[in-house]
Amino acid sequence: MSISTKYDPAATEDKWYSYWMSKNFFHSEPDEREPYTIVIPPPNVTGVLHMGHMLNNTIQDVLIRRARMQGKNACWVPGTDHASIATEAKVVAMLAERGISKKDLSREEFLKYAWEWKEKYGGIILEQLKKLGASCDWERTRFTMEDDLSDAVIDSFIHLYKKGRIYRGVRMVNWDPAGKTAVSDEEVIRKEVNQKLYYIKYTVAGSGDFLTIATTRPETIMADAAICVNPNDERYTHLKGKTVFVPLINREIPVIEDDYVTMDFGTGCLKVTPAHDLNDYELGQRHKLPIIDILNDDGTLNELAVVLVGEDRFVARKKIAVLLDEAGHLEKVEDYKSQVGFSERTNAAIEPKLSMQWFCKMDEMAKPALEDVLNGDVKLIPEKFLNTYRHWMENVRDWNISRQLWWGQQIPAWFDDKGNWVVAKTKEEALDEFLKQKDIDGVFTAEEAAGFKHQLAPFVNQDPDVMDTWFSSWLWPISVFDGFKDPDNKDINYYYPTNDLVTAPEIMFFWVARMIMAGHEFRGQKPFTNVYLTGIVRDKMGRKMSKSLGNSPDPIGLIEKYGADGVRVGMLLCSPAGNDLMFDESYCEQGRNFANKIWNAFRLVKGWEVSEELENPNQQAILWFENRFNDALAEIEDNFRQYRLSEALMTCYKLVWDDFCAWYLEMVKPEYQHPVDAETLKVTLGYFEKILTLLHPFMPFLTEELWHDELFGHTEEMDCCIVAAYPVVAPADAVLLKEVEVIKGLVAEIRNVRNTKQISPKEALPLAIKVNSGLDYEKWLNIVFKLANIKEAELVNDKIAGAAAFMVGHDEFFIQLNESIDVDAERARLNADLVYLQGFLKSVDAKLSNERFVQNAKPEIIQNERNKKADAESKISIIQESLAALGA
RNA sequence: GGGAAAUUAGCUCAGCUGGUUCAGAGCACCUCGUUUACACCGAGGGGGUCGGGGGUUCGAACCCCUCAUUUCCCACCA
Repeated sequence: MSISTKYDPAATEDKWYSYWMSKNFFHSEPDEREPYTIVIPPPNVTGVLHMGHMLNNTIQDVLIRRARMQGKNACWVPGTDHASIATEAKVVAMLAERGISKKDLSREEFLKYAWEWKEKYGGIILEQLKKLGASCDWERTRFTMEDDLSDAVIDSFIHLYKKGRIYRGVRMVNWDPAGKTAVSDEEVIRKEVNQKLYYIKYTVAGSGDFLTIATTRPETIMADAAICVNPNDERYTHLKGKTVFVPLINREIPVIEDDYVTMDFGTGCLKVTPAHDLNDYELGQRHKLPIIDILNDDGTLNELAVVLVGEDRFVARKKIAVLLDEAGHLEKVEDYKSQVGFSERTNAAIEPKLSMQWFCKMDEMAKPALEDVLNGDVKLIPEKFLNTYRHWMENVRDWNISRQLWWGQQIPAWFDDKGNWVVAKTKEEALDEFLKQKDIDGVFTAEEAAGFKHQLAPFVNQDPDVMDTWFSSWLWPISVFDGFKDPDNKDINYYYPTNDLVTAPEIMFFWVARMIMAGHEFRGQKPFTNVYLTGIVRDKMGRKMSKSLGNSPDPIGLIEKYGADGVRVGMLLCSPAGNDLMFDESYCEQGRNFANKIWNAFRLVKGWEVSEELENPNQQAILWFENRFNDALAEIEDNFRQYRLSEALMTCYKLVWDDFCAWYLEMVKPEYQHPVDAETLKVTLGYFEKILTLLHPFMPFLTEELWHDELFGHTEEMDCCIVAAYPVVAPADAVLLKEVEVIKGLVAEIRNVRNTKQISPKEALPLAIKVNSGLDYEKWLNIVFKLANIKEAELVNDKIAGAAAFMVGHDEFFIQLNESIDVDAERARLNADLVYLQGFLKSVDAKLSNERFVQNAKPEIIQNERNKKADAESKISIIQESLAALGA
């Protein structure tokens, strides 16, 4: 036989992936079959595959492949997200390396670079998904910034604006000084940071007194608009109506009073800096304080700061402490821990900043989205996320959708030179809108109107901001099927709503919730039925995998090392639904070993010689495995129904490794250098085929490779495992299965006798059976002979003295050995069993003699206890007899 | 500060409405085995007071209370 003893993934994976592609197996078109649709969570266009993607896409591929084999019209739509801030940050960094600064470029020039970058790196992650085996319909690949999808974004913006859901306003936003843009609350990650609490003395006007405030941000004192104390704070009543001087710059500011200030924190005096703190802003609004913004967009101090102009805020913080100290205004510095927000994308410390932004009202849209989930129209899996979801949806806040970036869909708002603005898709339409504003009564002649527009045109400019990336991804399930461009096309009517969405819980709010809102808003219908929330991939130590920690293995490296099938199995083995998974390479190793096991099981069958003359001696084994398979399949189906992919895989794993390889194949395989009968070979190949189809969703490459071995006769070019029929559940004979468990127990006991008595497996042993249970051992003896190397068996009515003895169930077995048995050891063993059983019996008896138990428990439970009692009593008497026979 | 979840074998986890001999699986571990598919293997084996304490019940890994630990989410205390 020329097949290698090891399965070689490298030799098969690319071959079959290309084959599948060439036969168009991944492609879907609407037809009369039931659709099964998944839209991929689009990865960042310039991203590279990480372990989270691996898990997420393995799950999607398992689901889609299984549906395909079940005869559904399976459609997995792939694509990428333009990821405005992440991509723009990368492009800026790339340009910086080439000595180009973004501010020296026009918008058009910058976008040209960005598109080039996207063209160059945009395909990488999708190519990586192919290595994993992802069976996406690549003909349907979409990108959130391609023309049609951008149009959808613009149109939906205008739609919402007209509905009054989009407005513009000055708000305190989370400013990312590195990305120089606002980011949403969800993009801010709060971390506890060791800081210093600076106690700073302000001189009170008209006296030599000081008051002391405590702050973590001394560099913002130049933006102070007031000092605030609690009106009930008796320590400070004398300050009422006074003013103080800001140190270093000696600007005079009032002392105000507000309940907001907690008396027991710091000194009870709060510096109020409306431009740089959300609370202070609100405080400032209440007390009509001026807003002094001393920071530039990049986080450096501007002229309004007067001192340290041009310094970065963190440098300024250190320097100002020195200046204050020198000027005698620094009382003390304490260590202090507090929460600081960081940008998810650039990791820069977030700066609260006042700016004009666009917002989308969420409360109305949240209602149907919450309802869908509460009434089960959209199922969250696992359910534990329901609480979090509800809490968020009930407290939803308006969504800041504008970003001060260039890479993205530009906001369709147009300004004239006087600050008037309109919302329109094109400049032409914008001019029409301006005209409407001017000519309210519609009295302009066509000529006047044209003249007006002509005059205004040079002064009208589009809002430079772009929209939040999520403002395009929330449309994804609709826009990938062109549901905006052509709301009644056959694709969207057929595929929408989609079936399953597989994503990380981290983006449940950014994305999942908003897609449900968009589904209702733009199509009056939910976008998907099931949301499978995967865990977060962590390392062995429970840390989240991240670039900075360097604890994330390279997925492609793993695939090269263990094979795509091995990695897929490895990912799923350690990912119970909804729990975070502690990833470790050893799981991939297990996956690889499993692939190899299957490979070698096939090698065994492949090596069989057939003899047409032989009778089939394996009827019982064949009958058993048929039932065992059906039994396991029912369990697998149930696992899938509950989205317990990990358990479904484990059930397959045990079916194949234990039942098929360790038991079935050992039962039916011919003796060394003997041929096999034709029927056994045929049936075994049939089982093998069923196993391949069962495993295909998990291990597509290996199964496809074996499927095409000539032994199976799949010669038609479209006859592939990827489209083979998935097994269908059939009833299993529970009695038969139980009987075989006894036989397996018997075999294990005989092997155990060998093991403990150091008898070689090669030495055939005689077996005597004393049947107490009524089980018909006769029909299973062949199997026992083969698996336990028994040479003869006889049914006896009496115990055989001096033989090695054991029990399986109620039946007794004896093996006569050449050497005499160790009577003491035997007695000890029996005694231990006896003690256990007597204890057990006692507890059962206690239950049965407890009247309240007999009164309260369900009848079947009581009957069960009676059975247990009879069972134990019978076993006890057998053991006692055995002990007597030993001459106790 | 508020809310949610979790805690079962060395590790990762099952254990559905409390009741089958219910304390389980996979991996890891130990012993033996160069047996003619596979050492990426085979045979056999050990291992847990189900986080602590209390309660309800005839009966608790499962229900209730409490404490401890961990994780996550939300929140404007300088």
